[in-house]
Amino acid sequence: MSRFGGRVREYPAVSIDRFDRDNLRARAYFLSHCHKDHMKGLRASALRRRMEGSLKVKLYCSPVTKELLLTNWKYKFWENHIVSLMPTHLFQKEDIEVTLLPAGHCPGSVMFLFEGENGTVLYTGDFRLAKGEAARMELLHSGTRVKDIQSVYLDTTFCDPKFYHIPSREECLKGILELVRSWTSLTRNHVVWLNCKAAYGYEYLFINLSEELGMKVHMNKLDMFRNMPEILYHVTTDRHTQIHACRHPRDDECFRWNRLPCGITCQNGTPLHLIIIKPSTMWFGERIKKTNVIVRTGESTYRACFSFHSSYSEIKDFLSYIQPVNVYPNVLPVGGTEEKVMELLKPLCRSYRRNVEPRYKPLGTLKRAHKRDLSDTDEDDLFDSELTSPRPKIPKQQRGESRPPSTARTENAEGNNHESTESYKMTATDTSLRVDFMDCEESNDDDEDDEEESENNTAEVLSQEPDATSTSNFNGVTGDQQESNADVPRWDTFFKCDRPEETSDIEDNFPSSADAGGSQSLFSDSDGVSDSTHISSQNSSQSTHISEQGSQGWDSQMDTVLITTQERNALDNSRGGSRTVAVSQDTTKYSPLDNSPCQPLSQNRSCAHNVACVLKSRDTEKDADAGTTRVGDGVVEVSDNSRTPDLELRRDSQSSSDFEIPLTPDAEAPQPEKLRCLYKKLAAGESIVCEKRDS
DNA sequence: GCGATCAGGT
DNA sequence: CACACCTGATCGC
Repeated sequence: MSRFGGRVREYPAVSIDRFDRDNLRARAYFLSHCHKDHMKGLRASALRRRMEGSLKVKLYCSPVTKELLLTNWKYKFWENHIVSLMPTHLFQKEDIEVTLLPAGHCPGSVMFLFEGENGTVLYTGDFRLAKGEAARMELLHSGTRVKDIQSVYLDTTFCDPKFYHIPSREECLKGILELVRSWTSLTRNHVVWLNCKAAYGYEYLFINLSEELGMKVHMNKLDMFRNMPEILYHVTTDRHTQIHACRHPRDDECFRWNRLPCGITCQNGTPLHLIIIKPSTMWFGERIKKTNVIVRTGESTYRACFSFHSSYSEIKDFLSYIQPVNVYPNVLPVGGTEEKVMELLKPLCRSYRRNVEPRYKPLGTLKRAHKRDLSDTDEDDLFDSELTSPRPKIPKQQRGESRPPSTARTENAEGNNHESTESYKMTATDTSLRVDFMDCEESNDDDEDDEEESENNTAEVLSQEPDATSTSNFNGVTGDQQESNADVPRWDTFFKCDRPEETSDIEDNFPSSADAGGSQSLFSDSDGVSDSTHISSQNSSQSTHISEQGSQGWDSQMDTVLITTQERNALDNSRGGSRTVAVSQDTTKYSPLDNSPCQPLSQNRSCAHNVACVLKSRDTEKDADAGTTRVGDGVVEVSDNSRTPDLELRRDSQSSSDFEIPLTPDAEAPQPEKLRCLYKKLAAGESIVCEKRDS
């Protein structure tokens, strides 16, 4: 839960995700997403009075967040004070430009990037981004480089090594899908209840199940989705469906005698056969033994892996790509302390990594303005010593060197996926759903249990060599990988500081962990793809059998993932879409999933083709600002998240990798020889042509 | 009566 | 384990 106080040190005149106390005096408000713990004070009468007496003070959020917020009558009074597009020139004196970035947490969730005279500040809100996704966000980049970010206010919910790995969305979806499929295909009276916490964030799961299984998901209310067709299409208030996500104040009691929260117990006179699936976070320590995403917890109850927040390794990947000067945790992880979190995060920040003496001085005025009761972080330390004047730019060559493109393997080992799909078996003739789920309670434990764990582990797991896993996980990210990769060619041995700009950019922007060799990133079909709108939750199930494919290369996914000609056409069409809309259009239909897990890709659909995308944007320049909104001259450029949706386009133009963009190059670790060859080519300025793999 | 806060539950 | 959220008790205005 967020304990962010509402204000960032650099721009104390704006309040984000907190609306009480000192925040009542803010000159602008920002809401990252529509979860209650980020809305504290948002309906308080004090703030309401202030808003009603002011024409200037506004609340800025994504269009989807606005829609969800205003669905609740308690927040209706905000209606005329919400700007669902991002303004620049917020204030006359302080010139702050704000950019929305997809956060992948729930529909409408965004991160806010503030750029102004006190430096660039990224507030992540809550987020879940897979490895490498930051590298694919065009809006985090300036030209071809990641922006020079002073401070990151970070979602540290799972910032603890014990949450090292959380199965990807795709894996989780797949597991849930297969379980639901197996059960609901028995008879029409076999129904599933998804025991979801009352919160936005499961929509892409519903959509996926509905699409794959051809049955809509029952919910209590749909009005919040009334302008979100791609969700609305897959949910229903008709109780006669086999998938339920409805709720009841005491829904746990409903399950005696197969009663659903919505009240039904039978269909056509036949009693229902009910299973309960409870989405909940499962995590695995660094030395992964198994990644079952489904655990049977009782006769007819299951727990399914599901996380709205990035795992520790995902946080590390994100932060080490951003490399801010400062980082401030928004959340205290379970059982963790501020100091502990900072110990983990600081090594990922720039000053630490570069051994640069922090020669910056606090800004006295800000210091005075900063109230002590904003108890979000250890201000004594951070604020005084680290609030810095704009630091000198670091040459990109330096920054890039810690990220050699292809040395990494991710920990998302093929064995895990394989195991997760194999770990349960069902026999359609057996209505008790004989499932051979493996209990994975202990796999959530820390590393110290590993030995014991592996003894108890009877399932077949393609476990990795622990050492290899642990040392290779952050290769290419931390810059500390020399030992473990001594035999892998390093980019900088081929290319020195005087290398041409273009090639250096390639390195700089390589996804830090998705750098699966040249082929996927250099996939030649990426031209213009980054312009298109779309999302992708829908296809995740068609996706990538990470373990079954020989490679995680994008190209090979394109071959195996179900993208039909029709879909390709749709994809092509979608490229032509305009980026610019008028302010007044924000009332119609939204693309909630643009902000949902998949959205990162919609902003950079070519994320998977990162390099090509980067080069392209470099050529055109226009892409650099694409998601930034400017208000004041009547025309507003909007980020992708407010585009008018096109259901079919969206669905079709997605590839499965949108959930978890190719973050498992480990399926086929880059061969040193191949790398060497690639580097040589790049260094020589030769173009790299992507070859399709025949897997 | 309302809202904030906390404890306790799912 | 966790999250996000609800309910109910208590307190202050």
